[in-house]
Amino acid sequence: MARNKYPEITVEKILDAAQKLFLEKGYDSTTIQDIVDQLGGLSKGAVYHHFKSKEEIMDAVSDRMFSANNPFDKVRKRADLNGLQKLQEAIRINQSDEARTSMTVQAIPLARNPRLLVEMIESNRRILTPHYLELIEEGNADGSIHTEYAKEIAELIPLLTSLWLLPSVFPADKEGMKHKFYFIGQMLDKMGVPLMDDSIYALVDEFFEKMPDQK
Amino acid sequence: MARNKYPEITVEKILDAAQKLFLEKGYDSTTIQDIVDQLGGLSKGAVYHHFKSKEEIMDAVSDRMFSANNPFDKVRKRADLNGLQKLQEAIRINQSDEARTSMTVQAIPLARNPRLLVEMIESNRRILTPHYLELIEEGNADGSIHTEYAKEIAELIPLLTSLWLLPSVFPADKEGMKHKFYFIGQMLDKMGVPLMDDSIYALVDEFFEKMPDQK
DNA sequence: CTTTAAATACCAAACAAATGTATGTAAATG
DNA sequence: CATTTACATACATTTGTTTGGTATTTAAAG
Repeated sequence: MARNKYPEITVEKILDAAQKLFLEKGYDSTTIQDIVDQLGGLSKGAVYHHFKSKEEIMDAVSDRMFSANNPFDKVRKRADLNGLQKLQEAIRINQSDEARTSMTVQAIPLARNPRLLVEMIESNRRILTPHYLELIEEGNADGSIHTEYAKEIAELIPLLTSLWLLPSVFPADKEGMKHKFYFIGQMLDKMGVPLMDDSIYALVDEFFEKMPDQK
Repeated sequence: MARNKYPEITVEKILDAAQKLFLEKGYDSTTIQDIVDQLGGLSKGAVYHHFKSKEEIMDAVSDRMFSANNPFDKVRKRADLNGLQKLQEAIRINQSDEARTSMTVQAIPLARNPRLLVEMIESNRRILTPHYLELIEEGNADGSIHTEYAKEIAELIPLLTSLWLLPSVFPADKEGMKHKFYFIGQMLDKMGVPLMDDSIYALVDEFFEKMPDQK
């Protein structure tokens, strides 16, 4: 078998194996050979045919992890909602999405992989922050939000909800996580962005309740 | 010269060189040989005599960077101050300290070195957060602070002031940095911890004012 | 529809560079 | 004076990357 008809499948297999290993052992201590060994018969040449360096594999892995379909596209054209309501809807969609994909990021030991952690912070800032900013400014314009810190809040929401709420970086049990989330809600409220309403708290509670206890 | 009388000096030289290179080029692309080349005559054997791996050099470097003398020891026994005042004094000391050491962390391209960035987050959480927590709880007890989110705030202050205020991770010019800092102050205020007073704002303003413009 | 040329998916092995080790030696220590 | 220590030098090993080759698919031409 010298040539496969469906190379995309091979690429996926490589990324799956790499992601698993990077998360388990970290980028540095994962060797190309480790990846090859998980591929079932494929060779190192195959890997280097699809990716030109280990670095590039890492980039592809983090792209795939953090460029999940973002909920902002779905709410943007909802003319029936004001800025604040769009924000809330986006949060809701995102939350049920994460619940469905069985808490992708939450359970992951990102602390083991500094590169991935920083990539996550970076991609949040690049991709999510502008969307938050747009909606906050829309809310400021239509009167549903009142803040002079639109930019700051747009940067903080993704930072807090995805880094600060990562139990592998900031250890916390269920109750601790809930308390943190209430803090964020109350804080945003007092800063003029009453983002979290009961339906969101309910979703999040349910989400944390299903979270497995980890040491 | 086969044996040196003062090996500590050699160790320091190694750490200096390693730190410089790690920050310039990142951990991965810094080779042991690169470090050796900056050592003026010393050999690879010397490095491996003092550190048993490149990894261990990295650990030593980050230890040295982030275990700076913390200001909490100095304020703990000040019986004349209540919890809030101790917090404020600690912030003040820390701020003038950073100004004196010519903005160590602020100017550093930590984004280039994910390992160091994560080490920083980690060490902040391990070392600074407990100190903040202690003083916040003291303030809660003596009535100078009123919050049910002591733990959360103790975790957030170092996260925000050292990660979110890092321009190499969250790009911002002078005005942007000031605005962020005002946000933090106001936020803490509304959450029951009126930490930032005029004297602190003045210090911080001055600090940012001296900051070099970096695109 | 068949033939043929080109591109591609992959393998096996060699390469190069970087990390790490073993051994030796002279100065310091006690 | 014996031992430990701070290095140097040469060597071994690991690991990322490159190269050359082969079979299969795809595309073009007949």
